[in-house]
Amino acid sequence: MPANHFVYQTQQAWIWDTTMESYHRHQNLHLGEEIMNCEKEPMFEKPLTPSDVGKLNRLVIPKQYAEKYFPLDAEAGEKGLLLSFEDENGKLWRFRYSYWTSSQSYVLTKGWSRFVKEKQLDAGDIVIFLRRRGNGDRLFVGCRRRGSGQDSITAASAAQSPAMQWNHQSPSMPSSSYLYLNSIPEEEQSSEATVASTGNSKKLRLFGVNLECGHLISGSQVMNRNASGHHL
Amino acid sequence: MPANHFVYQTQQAWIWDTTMESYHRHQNLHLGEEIMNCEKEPMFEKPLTPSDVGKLNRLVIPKQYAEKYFPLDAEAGEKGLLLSFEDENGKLWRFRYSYWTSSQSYVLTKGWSRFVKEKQLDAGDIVIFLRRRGNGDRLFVGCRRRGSGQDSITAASAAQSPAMQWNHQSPSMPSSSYLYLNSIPEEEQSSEATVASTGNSKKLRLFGVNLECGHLISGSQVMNRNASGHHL
DNA sequence: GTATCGACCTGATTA
DNA sequence: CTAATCAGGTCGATA
Repeated sequence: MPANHFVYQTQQAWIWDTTMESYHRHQNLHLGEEIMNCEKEPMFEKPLTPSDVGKLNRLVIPKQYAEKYFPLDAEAGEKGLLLSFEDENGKLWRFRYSYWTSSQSYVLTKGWSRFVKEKQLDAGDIVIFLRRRGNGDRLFVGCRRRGSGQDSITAASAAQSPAMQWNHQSPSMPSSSYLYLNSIPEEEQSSEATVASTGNSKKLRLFGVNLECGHLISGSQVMNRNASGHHL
Repeated sequence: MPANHFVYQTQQAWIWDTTMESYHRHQNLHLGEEIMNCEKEPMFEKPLTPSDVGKLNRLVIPKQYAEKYFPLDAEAGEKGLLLSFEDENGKLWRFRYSYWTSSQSYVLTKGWSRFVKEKQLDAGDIVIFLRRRGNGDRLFVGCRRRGSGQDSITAASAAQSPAMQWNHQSPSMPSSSYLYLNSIPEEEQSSEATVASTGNSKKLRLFGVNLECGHLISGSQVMNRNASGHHL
């Protein structure tokens, strides 16, 4: 898998970078922005179904992505994992991730409904999962509104090869949430998933999403979902 | 409850018998008819409600019958039981049986919807539960269409004391399905519920049900069902 | 009492 | 056709 990364640049916009060098080029950014300047490899995205944002309090993760990005070993298969993600504000979101044998599906359960509520997600909105490879991946989660840039019209195809779409991203990245990954064998360990909290507080509403992570962006063009033909 | 049994007699019709002797009187029947020649004690029957045949995928078993015929001990109350029933074709039907505390009701859940579909049961049709006492009861399940024999007119009262209706049953028993009971602590054990598979292949349509288990019956009065009936 | 969570289940759809 | 997937449900336990 090629490592195309996108980087969030202070005072500018989201840009794409295909090398790890960009990470180091931006080390001069101040601490509060550190988290936003890591290369984030898009993993996948999913247009949310009514059930994903409804009373079921769970997000079904398409099996192909689940097994690719969140593999569960035998032990973890028992009780699932606790995955920690960071959003665009540096806020940590911890979701229980597990496999339901009865439905043969992978799900985020505990914590997911709070995310839906706080982000005010509706059916058709798109949740995006990214990671930053490293000494223990960091996981990020973002979302954007349906109709933002690529809209619900392209949502279906987006689900087919969402990860690659990021590689065709314009500098103005409409995605808004990112997260820190932490695989924890299970149960409470609240401070385990330490993640650099962004210290900035500028707020901006972009593509229907409230951003609070710094000096942003002149959003000009957005992800063109269907343009991507290849996949990870 | 007195042990009135009804016995299916070769070349004849359903008859009633109140003693176990009838069972031995019929031991000379050949193997293929064995399953059909056991005394089957009617336990109860229930006219199906719209919910019983709808998308709730469950059959509510009236508490009085549930507690009488399918008692749940403390352990079984946890996960319920897996009950195996045989129908008129010798086909095995496995239903999960459990108690729902929320509704204070006993239900058949898993497996029930498949039965409804295959038998094409509709609201008002009547499901009948029988058993053959022995070394571990055998359970049987049957059904008949509303309007067959005692019809929907008596359905309501039937729900009150359906078991008793069997005692007033005419010799021509319109019931068509029987089953083998097997109480299993739960989970898969496919060969556990071994039931005598009828080795015969004579086919006959009786009471709207295709029978394949032996040399049967001169069905004089049959269920007046839609001629198409169900298939197997 | 209400909301959430975990486990289980099923039918429609599709590969 | 079968098999796999998953959207949309259930109940019961927990907080």
